[in-house]
Amino acid sequence: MVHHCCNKQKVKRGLWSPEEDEKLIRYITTHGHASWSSVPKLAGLQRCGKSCRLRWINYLRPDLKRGSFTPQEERIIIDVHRILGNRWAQIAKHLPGRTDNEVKNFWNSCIKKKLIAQGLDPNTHNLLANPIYSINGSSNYGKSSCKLSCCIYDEQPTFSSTVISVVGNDDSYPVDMKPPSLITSLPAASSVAVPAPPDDGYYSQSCSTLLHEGISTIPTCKFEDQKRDIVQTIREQNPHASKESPTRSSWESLLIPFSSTHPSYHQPGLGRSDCTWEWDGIEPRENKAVVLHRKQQAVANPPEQRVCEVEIEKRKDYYFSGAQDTEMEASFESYCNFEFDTLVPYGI
DNA sequence: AACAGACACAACCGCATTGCA
DNA sequence: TTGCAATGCGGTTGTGTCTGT
Repeated sequence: MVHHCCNKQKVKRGLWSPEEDEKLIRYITTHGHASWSSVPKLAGLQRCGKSCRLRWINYLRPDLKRGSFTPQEERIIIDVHRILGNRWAQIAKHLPGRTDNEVKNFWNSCIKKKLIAQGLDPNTHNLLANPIYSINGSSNYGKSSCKLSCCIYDEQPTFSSTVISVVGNDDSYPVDMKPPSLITSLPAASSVAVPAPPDDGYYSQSCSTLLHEGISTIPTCKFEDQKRDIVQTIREQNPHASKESPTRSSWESLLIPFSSTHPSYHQPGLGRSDCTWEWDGIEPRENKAVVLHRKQQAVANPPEQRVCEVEIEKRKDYYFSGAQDTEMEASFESYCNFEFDTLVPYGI
């Protein structure tokens, strides 16, 4: 068999035998794998180096965790995937003992179906189906199950730059597994906003720094609303775009100025000077005030009344017209009673 | 018991990236 | 700067097992 990757040598393919595994383990544990291309020959295997590497990484490595994925691991996969997309290797880095292949298989065979069954697009984590799906915050603000806000969904992913944010008050949920949070209406002391951007209204210092460092995931963006324009970070829905290292211009295209005349400006969580985004890569950062706020909410709202705040923002002003509001409210009501826990995959 | 379909998981393939001469 | 080999990654395919008929 001629193989494309290893000098046209004869190589075996297919499943590995226990004898082959043993040879590979013995060689790697003794000599390491400085050069995978030389491993097969030195280990006495009729395999290509690529195959040896894969077998070691995905199956023979001693630090691999065996067995089914735990609910916690599943939670992490979903949360990280929501941010990074199909970047399995990156996702696997947050699951010690798990491989990218394993995560990928688990996603395709299990999680994907769960999300679809819950009416969520596994690629975008947005709701499937309806061309316009929305929540109007002004009429729902104050309801125990949905305090916030303005949620519009469009089936055209190329145009629906969105932010999905969640605030859960379930303290049984480990902090490091919590999804990105939008903290609203906190006391001023809780704000951790950085100084206003020196050169323009769109960049916080931390954003610019991370961009400069080439951070490929969504950076921490903290805004101080000294100006009248409110800035939001938007994660581009295009999965291809998400793979690229962000440039200043690409991030600029994701930052949308909010006008104070915008209907959402006066709604909680949107366009508020006391609204602080916490989106630190894939692990949301929480300060003490936030944790305290969460605990206070937990007292006010028993766990079974978990508050999930979901916000999907869309830039087309068209949808913010009064006529659309009516439609938005109606469509929200039809979902409100049951979809929040599935809209944000807390309890899968 | 035999078969088909579903499923999970291992492995392969092709392309992108990286490192080096 | 360029070309090449090695490596890494994600999509896809192959294969064994399970389950229902």
